[in-house]
Amino acid sequence: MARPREFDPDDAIERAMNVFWQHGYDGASLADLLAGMGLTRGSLYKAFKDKHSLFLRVLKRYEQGAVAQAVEFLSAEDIPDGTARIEAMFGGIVDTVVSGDKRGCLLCSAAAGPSSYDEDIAAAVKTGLQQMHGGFSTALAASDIPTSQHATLADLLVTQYVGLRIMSRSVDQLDILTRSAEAITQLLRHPKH
Amino acid sequence: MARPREFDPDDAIERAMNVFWQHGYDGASLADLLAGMGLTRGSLYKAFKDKHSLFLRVLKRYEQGAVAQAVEFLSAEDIPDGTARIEAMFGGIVDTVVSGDKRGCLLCSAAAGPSSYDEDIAAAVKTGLQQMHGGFSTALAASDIPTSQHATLADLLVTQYVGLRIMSRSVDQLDILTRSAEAITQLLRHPKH
DNA sequence: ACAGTTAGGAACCGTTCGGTACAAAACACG
DNA sequence: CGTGTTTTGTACCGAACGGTTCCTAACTGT
Repeated sequence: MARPREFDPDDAIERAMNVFWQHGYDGASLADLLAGMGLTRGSLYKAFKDKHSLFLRVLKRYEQGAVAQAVEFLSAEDIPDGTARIEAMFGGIVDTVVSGDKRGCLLCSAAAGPSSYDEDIAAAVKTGLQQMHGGFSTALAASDIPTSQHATLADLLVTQYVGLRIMSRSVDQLDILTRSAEAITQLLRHPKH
Repeated sequence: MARPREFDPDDAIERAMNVFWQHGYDGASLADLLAGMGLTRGSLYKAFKDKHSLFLRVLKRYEQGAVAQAVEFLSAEDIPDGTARIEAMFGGIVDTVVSGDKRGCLLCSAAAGPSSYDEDIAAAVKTGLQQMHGGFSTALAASDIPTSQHATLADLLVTQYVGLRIMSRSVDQLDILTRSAEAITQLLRHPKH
């Protein structure tokens, strides 16, 4: 009943995600969002309540999209060796940066900025990183690395992921990124006894 | 000649550093800075030009303080084994968080936020992380780890440092932090061949 | 004592922030 | 063909932002 909205809410959230991804929560202004989403103030506030609520929905979308995709990749058995999956993933992150995408990771940026003081956002970040942790764990389970080391190794990989993603946003650290990914490879390829 | 200022510029920068450390560059408002530094607008702008310049001086101070201290610790030979120094350092970071200090690292936060788009700030962040890199390298030089692995390992440690510091700002990740530090210990203690 | 110089303080600047109010426009349904 | 309902667009809001101006107070050198 009544007038239908002229935009697809899913598309709008997708566009909003890109804006937040580039500028972070605090860095993205209403004007940035409106321009990026292609709609006006009235429509945004009617459909998404406010900036904070919109960001939470964007975070959820990010989890269901980028994060879930990463977890799926880490769990996919078309690469039988779990360590190879992890290596490929970190390599892919570096490639992303090399090809010019310096947005990093939406969750990691949210964890670093002032927005991390918001408990809703902090909770979303936490669950997102836990999903990543789960992905690394399943990948490690498909490796020849002793099970006793999986727990600590998974945490190291999460931390490494966050560090890599954060540094992706700063310029001219390409050498560090590539060698960090190499180090992960060496680390996983030569398991300790 | 003329009226002397009533505050010590060094102390003021020190206080400003604490404000930026808690809130980040963009998150710290003029009101925050003035309150934290204990002076008024006129004095601040007369002595430090503007917020941006003040932050650059704060970053320099941070390098000469916290960063240099970390590098010194990694280079100090009162702990003969380099790996032990690195382990102690990461352990210290975790302890800092446990004791309630969730400020993380000023450089890392600057690298993550919108301020990273500023080239002056980005440059300062880069040199700071390079200093950390140097610290890790000298520590590795004082270890029994094969020299061929030092380069990549140092980069991994920098990335790990950044990740750890970023996650320090988010709540309730204590388990990940502690186990990440443990993982570093295991990694360094059981060198590969 | 006085002139010169600088710090301190507060009022104020325009801009931008996130958010709201409301009228006009566009549709569904009877 | 209205009538009711919802979206859309715009004008507007108060608050906070970083920054400037300018007057007064406080000191130095002569």
